[in-house]
Amino acid sequence: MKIDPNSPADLSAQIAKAIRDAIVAGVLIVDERLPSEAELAEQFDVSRSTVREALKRLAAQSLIRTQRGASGGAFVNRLEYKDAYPQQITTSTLLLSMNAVSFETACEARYALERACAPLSAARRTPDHLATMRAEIHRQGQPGLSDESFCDSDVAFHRALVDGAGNPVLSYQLAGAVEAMQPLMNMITFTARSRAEIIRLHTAIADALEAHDGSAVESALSALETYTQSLARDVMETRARVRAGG
Amino acid sequence: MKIDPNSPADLSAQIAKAIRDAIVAGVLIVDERLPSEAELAEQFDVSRSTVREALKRLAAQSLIRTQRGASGGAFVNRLEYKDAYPQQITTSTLLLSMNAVSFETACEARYALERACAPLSAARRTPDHLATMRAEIHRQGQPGLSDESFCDSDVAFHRALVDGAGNPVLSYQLAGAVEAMQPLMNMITFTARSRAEIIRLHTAIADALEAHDGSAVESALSALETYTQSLARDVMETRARVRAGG
DNA sequence: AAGGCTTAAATGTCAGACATATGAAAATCG
DNA sequence: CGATTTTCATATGTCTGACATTTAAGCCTT
Repeated sequence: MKIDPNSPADLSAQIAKAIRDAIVAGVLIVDERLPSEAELAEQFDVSRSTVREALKRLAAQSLIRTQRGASGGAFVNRLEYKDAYPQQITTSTLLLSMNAVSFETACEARYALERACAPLSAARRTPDHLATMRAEIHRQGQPGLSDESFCDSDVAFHRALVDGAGNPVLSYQLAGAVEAMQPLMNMITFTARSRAEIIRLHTAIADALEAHDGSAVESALSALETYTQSLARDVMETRARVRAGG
Repeated sequence: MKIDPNSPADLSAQIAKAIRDAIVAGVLIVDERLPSEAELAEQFDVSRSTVREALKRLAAQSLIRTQRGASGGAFVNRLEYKDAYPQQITTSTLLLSMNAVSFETACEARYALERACAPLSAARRTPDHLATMRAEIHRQGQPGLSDESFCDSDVAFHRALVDGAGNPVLSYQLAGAVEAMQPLMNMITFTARSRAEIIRLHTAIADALEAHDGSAVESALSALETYTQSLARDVMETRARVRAGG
């Protein structure tokens, strides 16, 4: 764990990298305590402030946690899915919004990934997953539901579908793709007719899952993708017409 | 952008969260300059050190960049895929290694996601993608190639497959899944015979892509998954036998 | 007008101090 | 002797002030 003393700037980044590499390489194991800030400062021959900035960088990535008081210090964090989820979603959201990713591209990716889960979910979904999906479908049919709540329910529905595959790695990857889409989905105003169509397709998906029919789930997902894309196209065209006309 | 002055500890985390929220919400736009550290310190009524720790947290997430000198400062970063890739890979790698995700689970997720790209890649792959894949297949057949280099080439091959889909969102999501698998893949010793079989399947994939035959790509990927899983099972069994016998 | 010089503003780093939390050891009391 | 309280050492959290370094803009000279 060494840094280059000749590079004058960005010492805290170098120190963070050194410690991060040690964690990734397994030199520092989970729950192991790092030396105290004062000791690290001495080891790297920098001030305590610089060490602290490095530790904050690592804390921002959930790689370490800190405890105050005697026998406190910085400890290597066991990175769990629940810690990584928010980060993944924030990053995905920003990637979409800052890079002008089209609705079409994001939507295509999302449904392609969901279709990847379909056969697994059809084989393994528990009654619990199915019950969640049925409940969300019911919620989506409630009159007076706001567009935002409708989108929330939509996310919950698809999340249950993905979780049904029983593969945490898939669930993690999909969380980013599905939840990051939400701001884009919120652009769409869901009329009563379009809600009914979406609910019809959701029901088809749930039915197919209940019957353990993976390819039927895939077909329904494809139909849902096509329909969602057409809704988005309508919104865009309407906006373009309003801009041109007014 | 406010913080709770009553919470005594973790001021830097609160400040980081306030700024992060402002960026995600679009209050701070790309390339906009944040106030100087001194000004932020005054606004939040904390010391400059605390502000700096908050900024380092944001820098660790690539949300801001800093420039020194006059007219320098902290600027909202345009989060691009190339910045998000390493983070995604590091996180995925640690999630796998720290949560004892089985080879089976990781492998299943990886190939499920790759199959999701197959139809798109079959439709859109350019001659460039195909050329990259053929080149990697050739490299994989070179005698004297180390296991590590073989794995590297494997990653490059699959990456070309995924990129062929022409969807940056998919490429980003897949990068984590594919590259994070590498440490697990490196456990496997590839014999001459297993390399030949893998090359055979890679060739089948490339041929199917060349013919724009999406379902053939999916089939070949499934066969490759089955074969990889069987190789991993052999390694595990051998190890278990050695442990029991010795 | 072009080029070099000065300067101001900003981040990067350091040193030392105090505040606060916390576990462990020491002291006290029943 | 055992339980409880007090004390204390240690570690992080925060503040202050200082200096180093980088960099762009303005000034000045030629």
